[in-house]
Order: sequence, then C-alpha cells, then structure tokens
Amino acid sequence: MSEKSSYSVNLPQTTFPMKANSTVREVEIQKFWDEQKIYEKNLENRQANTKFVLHDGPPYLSSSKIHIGTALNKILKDIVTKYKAIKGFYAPYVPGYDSHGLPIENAVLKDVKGGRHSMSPVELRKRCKEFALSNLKGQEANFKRLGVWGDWEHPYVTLDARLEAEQIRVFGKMAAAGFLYKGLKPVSWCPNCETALAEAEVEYADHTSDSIYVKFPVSPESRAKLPEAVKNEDDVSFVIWTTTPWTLPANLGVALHPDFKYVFVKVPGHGVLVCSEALKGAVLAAASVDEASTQVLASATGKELELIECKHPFIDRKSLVINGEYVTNDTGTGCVHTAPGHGPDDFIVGAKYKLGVVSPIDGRGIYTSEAGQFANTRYDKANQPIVDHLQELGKLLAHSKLTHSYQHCWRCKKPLIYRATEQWFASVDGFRKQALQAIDQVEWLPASGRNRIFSMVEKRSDWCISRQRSWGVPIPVLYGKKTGKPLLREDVINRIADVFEREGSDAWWIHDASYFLQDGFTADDGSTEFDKEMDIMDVWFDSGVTHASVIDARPELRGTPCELYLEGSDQHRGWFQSSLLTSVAVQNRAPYKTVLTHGFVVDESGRKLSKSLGNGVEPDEVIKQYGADVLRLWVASVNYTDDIPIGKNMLAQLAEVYRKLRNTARYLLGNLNGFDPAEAVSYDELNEIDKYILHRLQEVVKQVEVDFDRYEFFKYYQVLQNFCVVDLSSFYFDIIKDRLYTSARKSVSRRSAQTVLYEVLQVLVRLLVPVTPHLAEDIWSHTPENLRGKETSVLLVDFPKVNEAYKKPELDAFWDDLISVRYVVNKALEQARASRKIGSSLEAQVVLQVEKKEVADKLLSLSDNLTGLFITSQAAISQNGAAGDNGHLADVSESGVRVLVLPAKGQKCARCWKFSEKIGHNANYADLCDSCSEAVVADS
RNA sequence: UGCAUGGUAGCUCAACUGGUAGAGCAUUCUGUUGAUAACGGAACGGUUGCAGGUUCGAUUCCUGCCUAUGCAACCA
Repeated sequence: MSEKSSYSVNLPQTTFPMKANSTVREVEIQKFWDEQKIYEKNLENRQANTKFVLHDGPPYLSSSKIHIGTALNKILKDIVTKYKAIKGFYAPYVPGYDSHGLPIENAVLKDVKGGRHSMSPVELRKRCKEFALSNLKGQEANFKRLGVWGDWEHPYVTLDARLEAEQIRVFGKMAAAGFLYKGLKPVSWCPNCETALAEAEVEYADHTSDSIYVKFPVSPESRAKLPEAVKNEDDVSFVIWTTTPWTLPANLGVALHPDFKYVFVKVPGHGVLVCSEALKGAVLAAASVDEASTQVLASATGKELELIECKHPFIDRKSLVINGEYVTNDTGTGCVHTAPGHGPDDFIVGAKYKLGVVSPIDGRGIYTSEAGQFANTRYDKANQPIVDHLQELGKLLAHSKLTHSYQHCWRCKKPLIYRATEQWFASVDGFRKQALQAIDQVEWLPASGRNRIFSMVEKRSDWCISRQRSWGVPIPVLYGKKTGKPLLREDVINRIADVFEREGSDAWWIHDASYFLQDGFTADDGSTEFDKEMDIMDVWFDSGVTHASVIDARPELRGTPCELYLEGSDQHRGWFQSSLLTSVAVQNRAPYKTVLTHGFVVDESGRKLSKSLGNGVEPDEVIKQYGADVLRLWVASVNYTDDIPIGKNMLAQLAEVYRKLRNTARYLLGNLNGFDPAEAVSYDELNEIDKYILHRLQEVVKQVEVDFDRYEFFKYYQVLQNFCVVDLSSFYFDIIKDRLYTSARKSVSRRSAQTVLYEVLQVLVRLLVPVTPHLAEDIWSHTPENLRGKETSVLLVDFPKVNEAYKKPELDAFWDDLISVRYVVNKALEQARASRKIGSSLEAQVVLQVEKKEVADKLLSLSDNLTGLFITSQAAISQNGAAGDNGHLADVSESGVRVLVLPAKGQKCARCWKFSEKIGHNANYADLCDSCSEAVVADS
C-alpha cells in the first residue's frame, strides 16, 4: 500500500459480524431471552392493553420430532404474536399439546406382547402418559429452537387433570342441555383398532372387493302381490348387487326406488329375475346371459312391489322389499341389499320399516354366533365362504372382483366396516342452526373457509364421541345396575369432574361407581347401585373443548372468544369444527373471532412431501444448515393460503436474502459508529436525497403494517427486500458512501446522511422482529446504547409509527425521474467500461442532453450533488447542442436522455478517489482535492 | 364424478376498477478492492397453462379444455 492510504477516511466500524453463525448465535440469543424472561416481561408491559389471544391448536404427541408443516404452523403463529406484541397488544401465547387417543395407544401397544388385553387399563394408561410426555419434551425443544416464544413453563396438555375436569364439565353442560344421547347406530368401525371412528377419522383409498349378484326368492306367501303375469311362476327372485358379501348375514331387506320401473325377466336356468329396467342389460351381461334368450313377462314400479316378502338366500329369515329414495340406477340392479346393522342408509330406512338390526360382528370384526355357520370367522375371511355357499345353493347369479374407493382408518390405514353398536352421540341436530349462525359471526381467512366449514356442519350427522379404548378421558356416565338407565345429571357429572381434578381420570378405573356419588345417593329411577360407562371420549372432544378448559379457565387469557385460531386447512373438519360445536353447545357462540388457515407444504415441483419420494425437508436440518431465521423467512416469503413449496433451491435463495438483510444492518451500524442522535441534522437542513429516503421509509412502514395486519407476510417480505436492495443498497448506500467516508466527521453533510441511517436502523430492526427475531436481537445487541436506548431486548420495543413529518409524496415523482436518468447513465458507463475505457465510474465525467426541461431542471437543482447521484467525478447538463461530443468514450440515448461519457477531468485525489482540477491547493496535502484537504484539517 | 381454489421469467412474488407484463433471487459477463466470504453495474430470461370469444385493446371479463391441490361423493 502506498503512503497515500494513510489519510484518514471515516470507514464503517461495528462489532456486528457479517456472518450470522446461526447455530451458535441463535442459541445464545434464545438463552438470553430465557434468562431475561423476555416473554414474561413483554406481557407485563402490555398488561393494561387490548388483548390479542391466539389460541394454539395442540399438536398431537405421537412423535417426538416435528414435521416441516408443524414448524410452518408454529412459526406463523409466532410471527403473529410477536407482531401483535410489538404493536402494543397484550398477546399471551400458551402452547398446547394433544395427548390422548388411539395413535398413542397403538404406538405404545406395538411393543407390548399379548396386546391390549395383556395389561390393566391403568397400567396401559400409565405407559401412554409416559410416552406422550416424553414426546412433549422433544417437540417443545423443536419449537423453542424455532425461536417461538410463549409460556413454555406452563403449556396446556389435554391429559392435565384440570383440563380433564373442565372437559367433563363441558360434557355435563351438554348433557344438561339435552345434546347428548346414547344410541344404537351403524358407525364407522375399525376392527384393527377395535373402536368406533368419527367422520373426521375416515379416509378413502382403493380396495378390491368381491362383486356379487345374489338372488332373493319371493316367498310363496307373497306371490299374490306379484303382477298378474308372474303370479303363477314358482321361481321369482329379486336380484341384488353387493360388494360386501360379509354383510349378507345381516340382510333384512331389499330396497327399491319407489319410482323406478322394475322388470320381471324370464331367464333360462334362473327362473324369473327382478331388476330395474334401466339396469336389465347390465345385469344380464354380468350373469353372461344372452339377452335374446330372455323374455320380459311383466313390469311394475318399486312402489307397487313394496312389502313383498323374500326369503334370505341362506338363512331362514324374511327379507322385506322396501322403498328408498337413495336407490340409484347407476350401478347394480336397482334392488339394494339392506343390512341396517352395516350401513347408515340401511339403518335409517330399516328403522322406518321396523326391520330391526342384526349386527353379528364383534369389535374385532369376527362373526358372533348370530351368524350361524360363519361364526368365529373374521368378516373379511368370510367373503369367499359366503360366495361359495351361495353358489352351492344356486343363489349366485354372478361373481367378479371390483376395485373401488372404500373407507379406511386414517390411523392404521386398514379397511373400515360399518357396525351398529351402542355409542354416545352429540346431537348436532340439536344445535346445528346455532352453529351455522355462529359460523357467520366469524371472520374466515381466506374467505373460502367459511363455505367449507358451513357446508360440512350443514350436512354432518351426529357426532359419535365414544371410543372403546383406554387412553382418554372417560365418558362420565353411570348406569343404574338394575335399570341400565344412564345418569345424565349435571350435578353428578360435576362431582366426577371434581374427583378428576384432584386425582386425574385414572380414578375412573381405580374406584367403584359409588366413589363418585354422595353416600346414599338415589337416582330418579330408584337405583342405588351403579355401573360405570367404560368407553372414553373421542380425542377431538379433548382438543375441541380447550376454549373452555384453557381460554376460559386460565385468567391470563381473559376468556372466550379469543382473537385467532390459526391451523392447516384440514382443520375445518377437525379442530375448528370440534371447537365450534362444543362451544356453540355450551355458549351458543364460536370460541374464536377469526380463523386463519394455511395450506400444506409441497416440494419445489408441487408434489406432496413424502418419505417414499425422498423429497422431505426436516426442520432441524434446515436449522443446522441455515438457522431458524432462514426457515422463518421461508414462512414469511410464501403465500401460504395455497400449497407451500420448499426445497434446496428456495432455501439457498432465502439464505441470500437473509444475508442481504444482515449486511444492510451492518452497513447502518458501521456508518453510525460515533454518531450521537443529539447531533442529528434538522429535517430542513437534510440533503434532498436524504429526505427522499426518509419518505420511502415511511411508505415501507405503512405498507408493512398493512401486510402484517392482513397476515400477508409474503408481501412484507417483498417490500422489505425491495427496500433493502433497491432503495438502500444499490442506490442510497452507494451514493452516500462518498459523504460518509470523506466528508469531515462532524460535517453537516455527513451527519445528514447519518441522521437518515439512524432513522432507518430504528425502523428496520423493528420490522425484522416478527419474522427474524434472532437477527433483530443480534442487531440490537450490537447497537450502542445511545442509539437504541436502555431497553435490553428488541422484543420489548414498539413497532415504528409512520412519521407524518417525513412523508413527502412529491419526492416520489421528483426522484423517479432522476432514477430513470441514472439507469441511462449506468448503461453508458457500462458501455465505456466494456470497451475498457474506464474501470471505476469515478474515472469518468458524464454530459447529459435531456429532452424534457422539467427533468433537466430537476437534475440542475441537485447542483453539486449530481456527481454523487451518478458516482462520477463530473457531470454536466447540456440542454442545447452536443458539448463534448468529441472524444467521448460512450454515447447512449434512451428515454429522452442522451448520455456522453468522457474521461474525468483533472487528477485523482488520493483520499476520495474522485478526479478533480482543484488538487494540491493546500501545500500540506499536495495530492488531495480541496474538499478532502478541508476535511482532513477539520478532523485533525 | 361434482364443488372450490390456483396455474405470470429457473425460483419466490407484483401488475388498483381491462391500456405497451415488473421486482428481487438465481445464471452469465463485468467493475471495485475503503460494507471485501461484502458491494456496484450490465446482460440474459415471459405469445401471462391451452383454445376460442367480447373489446380499439385482456394477465385482468366470458366459455371450453388441460393441470395442480383441497373438499365432497363414489354407498349398496
């Protein structure tokens, strides 16, 4: 280096490192937040303010590690609560966990020899609890590492005795309101999990079934009811079609559509067959019968055939011909096999005709003795024997395999059956109208969510809340030992709740029924001895009542309704709905004011993430490579209302943006070194470009505020990024470097720039808080106290307010013109550079010819600052003629501006590197330009 | 199968009630070496999913299709 470099220049200086070193630094910062109790302090500071409560939808504790989708959800929630907090709201966040239920019980049982029947319920529950709580520890660590703040010391867990007790109390209220009943109904049943399932737990997948056509002969006693032409035929059969041969033992009827036309077809070798006219061809084809050999003897509507009796094909029992509107002519025969024990439609129509219910299958899917010769066979193993048996009896008309969509258990993925059993139901019918009204009191974001949940609630049937398992909250019902009558009294149920609150719900399995009743208790029906209901509640009930057991029960949450629920869009049929239904049932209103939903994470080509595709993204791996803030930035960068893409490419780009934000802050801090806000330049004295940036800054604040308020974080991301890159880094920062580095340290022009940098820093660090809190805190911790005030954590400061005094919309128009001129100048300079005429732009002078006078005037008004705008050594505006046309290095015309690039005049100043004709006037500094020598003198 | 929502540069997003498609990132070239594992400049890149229609003019409105995702149904 030459001696010239010894001239003092005011270079940036800061302790804020360029590299994030996130794996270490983020953890340090999180420790600082922990130790300083930042979350608690925030709440304390905001205690008197308006509340904004986001109620956490509890993640399920079946795994100790969170998925990327769970991370996304938690980060979104955290962005919201942090934003609301710095906006001044009282915004507590209590994390929750969903701890009961089948998947956990199954996971625990997987390692138990002998299965669920080999240990007592209390022992099993103990193991489930241990399993759930150990997973909680893992998930909690994952969540904290994301930088999520909240009351981690006191999360809510559905297995907590107090929550269980509140849940029981809600059950009691619903019982008192008459919304709970016990009924025999076919429900979706998983023979593998041995329990009933709710609608929300059913999913559809392809399944191959036996497709059979079966003859149901008309009883001799009913022949009189047949049409005249076939009265004397001795072999008349209704033909049904089914894909579930195993339900035939439960058959009690044959359903016809009342308005369809049915035909009586004489078929060689099969007697007379009855099917709908529309399906005759298909039926005969299935039976491989040549239609030409057949003869239609008669026809009748379904209505006319109602109440004819048939014989069950292989059981000595009647099967009644009935009418049902649900019968279609799409497939089958138009005659529908009806087994009220195995189908919802069948059940309803069966009740109408008083067919009764036969459901000869136990909880494991095995035929009971009611099934006669098929007893002790598992239902799915019975298909073939039944088909064979029908064949032997000559009742089988056709048989083939059919692959179709069929209901499966969403937990164990095995096929489900419909099975009529005694279950507890919440009567949605009882409060459907109120629920639908409540839906319209809620703001749904995006708005399509409203229709989604509305139509679901509108159509859903009663909610089956019984589960025949051990890991859950018991259904708190006692039955009179002799009468079998359920005791649905709220006072009794509340007494049970009190016991649970003291002892936990294990008490239900430990104590006799009498323990839960007052001594000498006598029920209305005279019962004094009781049995306990041994079913537990659907887990959706657990999480569904947290509006009561958490929001209303914890004083710091200040009661329902809360401001926001924020979950994946699948929760319209899950938690949003279970919460709504229970809340409407006991309070006649929704528990939330706004429901915000997000989509699902997919890979960069839009495919679902799955282990088999190998396109999964693990949150902890992203954090290890890039840090939590980059993952959070990802969440903020995408429009999460649709599918949310993630992948290596995206993360790498996000890491770039993170670095840009970081370096922007580093520039601010570095150039504010030694600045004291007391030295700030008054607004009127500011340089024009400085005023412009202050104005832009206000626009950014306003825009960001709008974007956050609308939960449109991806817009915030774009605005922030554009501001940092376009307005600051490539424009303002580049231009003011000259002033910052070479003007006298305390000169007005330097302080003018610093005044703006100071304002920008104040705003920027605050705007970073919700999305990249670690970065914001890191900046804060490296900001001198005289610049940031006494507050030790940036999480405790307030969101910036738009400073009206800085808003000057006219500056936009002014600078838009100058900036487009600057583009042309840059092109010209680049041309000169490409032809190796110049390197640095300071080696050039530019001469501009400007068509529009107003633009020329704007340029002229900048006077000395014009060179700063272009970062050249000289710049001149020539309105008429082509001054300096000779010897130019480049000549570019565009958008009304002609730019000539010429070699800079004079010599290069050793300090500011600009070329000048005023060099060496101060003998002490022979190689410095005038302004530099003045600056050096001033600073020495 | 029906309903809903989306389909704009390699990637993430723009374009107010129809008016010549814009940013950033990435890529390539390049300058600087006083934000330096940083910063600047330029270039490349789109018949806005496809096909029609309305209009002087459509990414924007209408119809159909394709495609992605979600939901419902596909029961017997």
